[in-house]
Amino acid sequence: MRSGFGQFCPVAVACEVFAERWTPLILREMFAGSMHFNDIRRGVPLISSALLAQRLRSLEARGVIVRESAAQGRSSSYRLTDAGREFKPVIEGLGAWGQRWTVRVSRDTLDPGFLMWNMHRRIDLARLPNGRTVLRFDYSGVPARCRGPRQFWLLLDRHGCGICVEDPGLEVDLCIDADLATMTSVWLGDTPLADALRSRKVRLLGPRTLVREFPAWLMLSRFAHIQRPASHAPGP
Amino acid sequence: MRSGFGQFCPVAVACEVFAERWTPLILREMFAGSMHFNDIRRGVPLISSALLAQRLRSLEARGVIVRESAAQGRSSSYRLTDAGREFKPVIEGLGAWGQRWTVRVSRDTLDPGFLMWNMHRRIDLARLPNGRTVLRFDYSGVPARCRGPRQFWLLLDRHGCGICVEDPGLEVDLCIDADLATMTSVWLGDTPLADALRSRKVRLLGPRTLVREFPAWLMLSRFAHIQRPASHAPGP
DNA sequence: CGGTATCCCCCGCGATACTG
DNA sequence: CAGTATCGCGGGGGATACCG
Repeated sequence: MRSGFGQFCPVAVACEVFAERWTPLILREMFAGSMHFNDIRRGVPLISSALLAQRLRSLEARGVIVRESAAQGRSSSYRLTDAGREFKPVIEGLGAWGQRWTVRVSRDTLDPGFLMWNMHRRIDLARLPNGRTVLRFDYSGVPARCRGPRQFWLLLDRHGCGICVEDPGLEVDLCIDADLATMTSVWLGDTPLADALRSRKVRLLGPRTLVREFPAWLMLSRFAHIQRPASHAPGP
Repeated sequence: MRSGFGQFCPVAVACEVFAERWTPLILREMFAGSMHFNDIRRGVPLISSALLAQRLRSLEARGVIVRESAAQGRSSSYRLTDAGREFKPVIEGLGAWGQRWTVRVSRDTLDPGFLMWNMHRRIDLARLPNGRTVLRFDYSGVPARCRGPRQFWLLLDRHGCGICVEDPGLEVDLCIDADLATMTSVWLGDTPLADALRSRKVRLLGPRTLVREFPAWLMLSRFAHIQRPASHAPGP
């Protein structure tokens, strides 16, 4: 199969750059802030290493990203160019469509590691208490398919949010005990967190102050606020 | 390769529907007004019949289009659903990106039939003279690869525009003699029609009135008016 | 960490022919 | 016109191992 479409139409040419398998997800990940190879992989865990490298090379060749080798290390980083940044409306349009017209939570898409990787970038740091706050998430209802851990620590302070997959040995301030499907649904905006707490599918264990404040820290998915069409609303 | 991406992210789920090979072009064609199988094929000439049928079935199954079988004929038609129509901003975003950041006219993308198929939908019918106007386009500089004809008739009146590939036997009111690459560049907004006329790479043969009015009838590509970034402007 | 190198399978897709 | 049926291939990409 010839790779291109053989058309001068701007949509066709853009598709040759943008619409290859995995590429929109790689760009989504870079818009979310990832700049390093393995950070991108955490956001697109099912892509193989070889293929990610190939896609990044292709995007670089087409002027969508630039690769910058760190001065004296093996660490290199990738940034969107001006051209790459202009794919943002396309990614946002796709996300809005997916939010409005699809069911996303299913056995095949649940993944606690992926959920946490997304969540850790959507903590409203400005609302945190002073000093460090340590959260632990314990997930139940994780599909057997999922390889990784089902327990995660978030280390929060005003300057950032670190994610740990092994016990960092710090005192945990607040523990979130959650059914994975429910928490994913909350993240996507399909279930209000208050409902999930009321039904006890998500439980917050810790000091009252933190329990009360937690919902305000946790910003949801960038698309969570987009409303479904009335004709397609989820049942109660 | 598993077809999906295994992610609950709305972007990923939307990509499973939208970002398959050929699918964005099929939708572009439907947004441009095509509703029948072979009309869509004229806008996506390199897709095979079998694959187009498969893609249409897939889009129908995902609720993006509906297929309506005509009451008593073999003719069926396809329409975008509400969900399908909401891909419009995505297509437009891709087209805008392609317009701003790519070179589209090359030996591999030139195609007089495809150009005419697009052009015939972008004639400003309201500006036409009364009655019927017959145009004939004669293309030179057509790559050997192109199979079809290099001469086309447009039959214009206030109610529509018909495209013919064989001599309809009507008197031609205006003949457009054009280098294909130049006309394509004009269509895409990269070359002003006035420049192409001045350099005589496009020539209009007919009564003065029609010659003067023609540029006003010919609307260009929907993306032609989108400006390139200053850093990426085409040379003079 | 940040990738390459290889192998090899499988299926997406193009080509062609055919049908109501 | 509007597709279906069938076949065969090419290369995309998954798996695995390896390297600086």
